[in-house]
Amino acid sequence: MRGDPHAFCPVYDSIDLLQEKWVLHIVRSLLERPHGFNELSRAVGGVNTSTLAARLEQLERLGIVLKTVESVMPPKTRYELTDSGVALHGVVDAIEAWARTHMPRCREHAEGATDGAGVATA
Amino acid sequence: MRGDPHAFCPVYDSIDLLQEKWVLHIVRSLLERPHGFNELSRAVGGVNTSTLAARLEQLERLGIVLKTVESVMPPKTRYELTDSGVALHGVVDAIEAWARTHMPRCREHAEGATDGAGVATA
DNA sequence: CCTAGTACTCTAGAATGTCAAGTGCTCTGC
DNA sequence: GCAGAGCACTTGACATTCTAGAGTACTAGG
Repeated sequence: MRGDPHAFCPVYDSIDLLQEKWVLHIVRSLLERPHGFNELSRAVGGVNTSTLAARLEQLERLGIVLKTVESVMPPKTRYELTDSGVALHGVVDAIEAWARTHMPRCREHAEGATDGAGVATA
Repeated sequence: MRGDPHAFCPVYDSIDLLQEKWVLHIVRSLLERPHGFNELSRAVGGVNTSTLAARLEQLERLGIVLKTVESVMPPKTRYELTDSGVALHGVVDAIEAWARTHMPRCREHAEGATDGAGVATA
C-alpha cells in the first residue's frame, strides 16, 4: 500500500487500523457486551450495514473480533471480542479519560441508561 | 451530519476525531518533539500536504496543536502540541502497548534510527 | 543562474464510505 | 394464513474524503 522507508512498526500499523472509520466505535460497543449485527449497528449509531460488515470481517480476520453464528435461519449471529480485542480496553479507556478532561466543545447531557459509568464528574 | 438519538457524548466525539485519517500519526510524531510542516510530513510518512494542512488547521482550531510562525520569509513554522495535545500521550501509549502485545502479523525489524525516541519500553 | 529547501494551495482523479433497496426466512398478531 | 417486523447481510449508484503532483513565492548555497 505504502512503500515508506519507514518500514514496519507495529505501532504505525495499529494506528492505521484503529484509525479506520468505525473501528473504535465498534470495539467500544463490543466491550460492553456481545451484540448481534443489527443490534451492533444501532449501538454504534450511524454506521451503514455495508461498512459494518466490511469492518467486522476485517476485525475477525485480524483476530480481534469473534463471530459466532448461533443459527442460520432465522439468522442469529453473535459478535464478541477476542482476547486481543478485550485488550483494546486500555485504548478506549485512555480515550475516555482524555475525552472527559480535554474534549473541546464537550456537550454534556443527561444519560441515565446508556452509560451508567462515568460522567460522575462534578 | 448524523441525527442519532445517541445525542452527544464527549467520548463518541473524541473517537470521531481520533479516527480521522492521520490524526493519531500526527500526534505521535508531535509527541516526540515539535516539527516544521515538511518535516512533519516526512515524520508521519505518506500523508500528502493538502491533507496534512487540513488536519493541522483542524487540530489547531480544537486547541490540540499550536502553530507558531517563526518567520514568514524564508518560511519557518513550528507545530507543537498544547496541553490537551500532550494529554493524548495516554492514548498513544495505550496503542503502543497494545500494538507490541497483540498486533497481528507484527513484523519486527531492527529499528535503531527512526524510532529511537519513542516512548520506548517504559 | 541553478538547485534545494521552506510552507503551503490547487485540480483532477482514485479510494473510501454511504444510502436505499433487496434477499430468504421466521416469528407475532389477527 | 397473511401482513408486518425482525434477523444478517449483499448489491449498485452515489457522495465524501484523500491522494498525486505540480505550482507559488522566496532565500541560501554553489
